[in-house]
Amino acid sequence: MRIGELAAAAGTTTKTLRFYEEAGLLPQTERAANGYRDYGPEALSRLDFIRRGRVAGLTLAQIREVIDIRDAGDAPCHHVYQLLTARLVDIDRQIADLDALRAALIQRRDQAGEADPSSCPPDTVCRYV
Amino acid sequence: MRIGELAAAAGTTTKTLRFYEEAGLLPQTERAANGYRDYGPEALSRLDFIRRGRVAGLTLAQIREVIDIRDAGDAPCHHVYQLLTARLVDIDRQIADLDALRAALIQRRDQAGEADPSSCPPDTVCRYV
DNA sequence: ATGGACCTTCCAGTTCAGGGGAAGGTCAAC
DNA sequence: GTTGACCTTCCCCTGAACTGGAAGGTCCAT
Repeated sequence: MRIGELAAAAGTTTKTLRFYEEAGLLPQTERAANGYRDYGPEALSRLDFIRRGRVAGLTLAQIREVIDIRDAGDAPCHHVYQLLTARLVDIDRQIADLDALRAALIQRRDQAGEADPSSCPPDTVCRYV
Repeated sequence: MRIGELAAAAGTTTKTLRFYEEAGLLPQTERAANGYRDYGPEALSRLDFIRRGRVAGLTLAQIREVIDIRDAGDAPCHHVYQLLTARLVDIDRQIADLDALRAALIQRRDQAGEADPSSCPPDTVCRYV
């Protein structure tokens, strides 16, 4: 499979695939006699893994860690568990932050919407933010 | 007030203040005879405004829009209302996305945690991500 | 034999909000 | 008179994950 076919099959671009190879997420593949990269079908499942990891909010560096463990011959289950746990802690914090921000913004927005612009004190930019 | 004093009072750095000036968020201030910037106390309230806007999740570009309206002599209430409304729409989407992601991650994580590593199929990197 | 669709490498740029550090001017204290 | 803490401009760097484009090689059909 050439790089363009693989990119199309994975729903990405050739640029991204070369970037992933450079970043160590895709192995350096065989080259055909003309120098073209030649991928086997396992490249597609690896790209699917990368995509799922990205959807889960993992960074490419984290995804690479998992891949490296796998490539070293070990099962990455435990590492994945820890990674996902850390990600969940982070998500919970993000959600709490956004909830608080949302409440604050609603209050400020509604004040700004009801305000008489002529009552706006000129010594500040906007008292509602 | 010199730039270092202002930075300390605002809880930021001189680098940031020069960057804000460059970005049009702080006006080009008076200079003392020696070329040093000389700020009045209104600079501090403007910096507070910028900080509050940042906390509200506005970009520097959006904060600058509000400042420009104010500097043009208009009350920015209406613009602020729209900005905050758009930001709220965005926050609601972010929260919904994170909630969905959280549920999915919990499921995957718990599967990965219970998995027997030896049952890990070697043809994929990790079936739990 | 030539056009277009591929592929290769390499270099540079994008966004966002600053940070690092050089080279030099200024000021107050000791 | 010299240290040390300020200040100035200038240019490049960061991180994340790509994206754009140039210059050139290859393959297939017409």
